[in-house]
Amino acid sequence: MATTTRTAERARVTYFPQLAAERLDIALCRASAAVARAADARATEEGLGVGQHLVLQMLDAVGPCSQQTLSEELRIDRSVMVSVCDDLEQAGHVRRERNPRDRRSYAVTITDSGRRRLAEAQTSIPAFLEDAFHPLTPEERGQLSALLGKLLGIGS
Amino acid sequence: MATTTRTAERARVTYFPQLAAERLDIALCRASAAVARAADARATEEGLGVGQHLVLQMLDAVGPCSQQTLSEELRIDRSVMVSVCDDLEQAGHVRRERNPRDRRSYAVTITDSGRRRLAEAQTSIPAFLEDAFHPLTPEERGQLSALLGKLLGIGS
DNA sequence: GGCAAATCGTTTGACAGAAGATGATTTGTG
DNA sequence: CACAAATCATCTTCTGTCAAACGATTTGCC
Repeated sequence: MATTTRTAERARVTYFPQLAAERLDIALCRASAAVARAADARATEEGLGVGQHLVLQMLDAVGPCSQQTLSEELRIDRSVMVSVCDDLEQAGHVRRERNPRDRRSYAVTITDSGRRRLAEAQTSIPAFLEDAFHPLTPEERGQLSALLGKLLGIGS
Repeated sequence: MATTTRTAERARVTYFPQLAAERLDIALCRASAAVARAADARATEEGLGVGQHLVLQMLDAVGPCSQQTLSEELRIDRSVMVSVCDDLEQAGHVRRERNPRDRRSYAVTITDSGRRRLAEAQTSIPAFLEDAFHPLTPEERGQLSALLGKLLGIGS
């Protein structure tokens, strides 16, 4: 059985380079979603999904925001942001108050509980990040971040 | 309205670097899925989805394969491969014959029609690939492919 | 002030992809 | 040969994402 797997593995390495580079970019981008998905699943298991983590980070860094701003900055759909904030609010990590200057929007604010949870996450996260990205050296991870960021129009 | 969008755009560029790099990798991987999704949507509009294109490319390059092999190589789930092959078969681009040596599996074979379609795609595709990846130089695209490939354990 | 258009948060529905179960067939072992 | 385990394609179910529509509110324009 191990041999079977290894055969498939070898074939995989053999075939791929033969595919024209034309579509390889897209196939890889698509496949990289699997990395994000796996990491997200594991993070959710540990009680703080990637989306929630990003929201807490941003609130901690820049102060109260509307859900609109959060979803634009973090590239999370508005309708998804609703449940992300629902969960965070239910866990007591954020408060939702109507913005008095524009009562259409909320002012989402991180709580002390949220800050503590964020601090916890900062210690527990690196381990499985290391796991998810272990094929790459730290330098390569930086390059990857930079390239994807540029592709998405983020940062200078 | 244009100004609003531009403001949001500026904010986006402003906020992101403030987020710790911790989770940025994952956020970017997740976001890159959107690039793949958009490209796939557009390719599907033109009548040949990315999955279908990859299958035709691989069949053309390495000859008849089982769906199992195709899905392993191309990182497309088996259950998804079913409908990809269904569509290609219905369009007459591939044939499915039972493999006489192992009648559990199909021998999926590209047809002349499939080869013609593939040739067409090779000319119509580059335009919107260019569009999807235009923020990157050709060299950077190569780096991105290489990094994602390494992350996913493909090649070398 | 008053009306049209835009915005924010939310809900709903459509749809793709992933996981798990199933049936047919093959392989391995006694 | 017979039976257990593995494999291939398929089907069903579940989850996550996106688009469109809605009520509440604000903004722009007269």
